[in-house]
Amino acid sequence: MSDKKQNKVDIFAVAKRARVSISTVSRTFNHPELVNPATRKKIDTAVRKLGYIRNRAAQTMHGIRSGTIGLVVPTIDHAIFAEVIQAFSDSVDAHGFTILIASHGYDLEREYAALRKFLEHRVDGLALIGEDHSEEAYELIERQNIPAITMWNYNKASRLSCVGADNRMAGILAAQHLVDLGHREIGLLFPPTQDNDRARDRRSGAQKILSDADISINPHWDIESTYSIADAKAAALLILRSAHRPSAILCGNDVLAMGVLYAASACELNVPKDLSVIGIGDFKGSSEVEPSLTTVRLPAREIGRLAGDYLSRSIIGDITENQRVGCDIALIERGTCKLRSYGP
Amino acid sequence: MSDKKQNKVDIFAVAKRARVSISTVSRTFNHPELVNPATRKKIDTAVRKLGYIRNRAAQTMHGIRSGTIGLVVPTIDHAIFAEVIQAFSDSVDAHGFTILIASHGYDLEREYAALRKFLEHRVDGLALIGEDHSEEAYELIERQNIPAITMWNYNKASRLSCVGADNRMAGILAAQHLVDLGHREIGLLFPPTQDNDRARDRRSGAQKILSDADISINPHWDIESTYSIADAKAAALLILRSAHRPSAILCGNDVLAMGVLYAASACELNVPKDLSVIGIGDFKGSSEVEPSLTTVRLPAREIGRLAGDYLSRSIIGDITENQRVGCDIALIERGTCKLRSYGP
DNA sequence: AATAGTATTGCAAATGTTTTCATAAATACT
DNA sequence: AGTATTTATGAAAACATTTGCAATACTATT
Repeated sequence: MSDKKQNKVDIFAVAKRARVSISTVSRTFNHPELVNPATRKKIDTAVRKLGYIRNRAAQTMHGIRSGTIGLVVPTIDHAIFAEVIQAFSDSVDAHGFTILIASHGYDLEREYAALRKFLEHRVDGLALIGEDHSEEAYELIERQNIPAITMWNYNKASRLSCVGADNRMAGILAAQHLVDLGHREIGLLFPPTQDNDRARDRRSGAQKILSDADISINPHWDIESTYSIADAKAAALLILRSAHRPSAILCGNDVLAMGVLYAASACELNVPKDLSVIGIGDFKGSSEVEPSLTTVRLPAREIGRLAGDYLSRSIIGDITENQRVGCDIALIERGTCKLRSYGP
Repeated sequence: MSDKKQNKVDIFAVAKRARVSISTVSRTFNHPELVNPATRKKIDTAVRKLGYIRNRAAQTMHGIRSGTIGLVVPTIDHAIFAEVIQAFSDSVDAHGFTILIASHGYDLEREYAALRKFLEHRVDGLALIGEDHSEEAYELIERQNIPAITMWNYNKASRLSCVGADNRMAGILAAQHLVDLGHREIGLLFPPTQDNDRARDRRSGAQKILSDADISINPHWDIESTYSIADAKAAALLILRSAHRPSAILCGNDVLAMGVLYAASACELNVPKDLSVIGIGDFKGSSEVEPSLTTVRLPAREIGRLAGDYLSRSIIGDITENQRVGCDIALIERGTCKLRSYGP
């Protein structure tokens, strides 16, 4: 009965039990060097006995940072974002921040709503994917006094800080590789490009190269698919089963390329003999598939890590200027592309 | 100059601009029906003009819910968890909650630390993966007065509420299928089972069936790999390249199975003619790979959705009792397993 | 016109902390 | 021993809200 327990384990309860004032308790947490080791021990025991857990909400009200970072992504359930999120999370975690996460399913209205919610929680920083956001969202972010960063895109004139890669160049590298190998009958498999600057840039880069090489895309070979292996496979099957098929397919990312690989397999087409396939991304698993996937590497983990690090430091105050970091990308030649042989 | 802007957009600023008291502003948000529509409009205009955003930290201090849910997973960057996280996120989002997320990389100390952090933020609920947690973590959770749930595991005597599947049964179904097909030389590819009850249960289920069928596992065929296609492929290669190889490999999950498929391909072994492969999970893409993967389906999205829904309702107060939900699992026969033919 | 009731608003206390300032106790210096 | 420092602690204000209660203004009823 001496334990009136459960009821309100706040700083007062701790102070009472340790027979000190709440100021001293608070100090033990925030400036332990200012309190007598003996007192500290008493307080520590009380904290332990009561199972006291500090209330960050109360701390946040003092202008103290909330220790949270808001991260909004189109979707979590996608190889590529999962990898960035993980790296970003590890990186900010090392600085002691906790992540608030939300996904919007490529709906910019929902993205805006998520941002607002995060701001109500007084996040210390914001991270987003790509450059396509509603004007409202941009203005909302700019009105706040907290750092924000976008990942995946790199653009030296970006409105917010960014850590990413030049997606247009990725498209260029992929297309150039196919052209260099002599392909002229090329299929394009991309996701919907609305509100997705990454896909749009890749596509436009690829198209530039192709048109420069005087290659026109057969409209039947220019297809769209969501970021899903199943969809991509189905879409690719449509092309591959038609009488006249391309000698190579350029894919907006590696997931789509995997779909094409499986589709080729289903049609008993040999990759790369009968069909060359190139992806963009170099996801986990792309180098293990047989034949291994030729692709343009985008350093997902590096982007997540750098962005997390940059954002954390901006919050802490280590960094004050905006920053635009472009990560290196590179063509990774593996097993799914070969020289176009013009046979009989 | 009339705009002293930027400085402190709090409820006072709004009240001042709308020429009302802060009580009225607060009420407009929380009990709009109690305030005169005309006043409401004035306040609304002020809010808009100033770009005021409510401070949830301050609200939380009044015993009002924080509107957040803490989710701790072993890793985000893994097909299976990504899927659960997405479903869970969508589900709690529909109830208006925001997710705090952390990953611990299968380190239970880090898990405990993440839980503590979440509690400092006064999350309204907690979600974890599986049953393996430190005693400290369990006690910490039980001491709080908030609902908690574990996902992926189902056990009618679980210490916390759970929504999941019977992993032991998954192992049983997979092993039984191989046995039914006449396989007796079976390889096992599992992740490390320490602190991973899901893997452990699957494995023990499989072993039970095999020993019941008087099948002993060649120790060289009993291997471990992390949840990575690359690792799994490398591990499988070791078995497949040895003089004497099994006729079937049972994998702890589909990612590992994909690794085996690629390894077989690299060895020019035909699946299922030369080697049968079975996974557990039925991840996205498992039905698209060629040949399509035979596996035991665990309903990841359903688990995430149900868990999110249950947790949200428990927070709101719709549900008060603990709950243990077992989702159905099923053997999905596809293309990677066939009858063992005992040839010459 | 007076009264009762209702709708609307404001005051002030409460929420769980941190921090500034003041005070008390202990130690060092002459 | 007396003063000056240093160390350790507590009291109270501040943070941005919500809410119970009281006060005011308005409407309806007689």
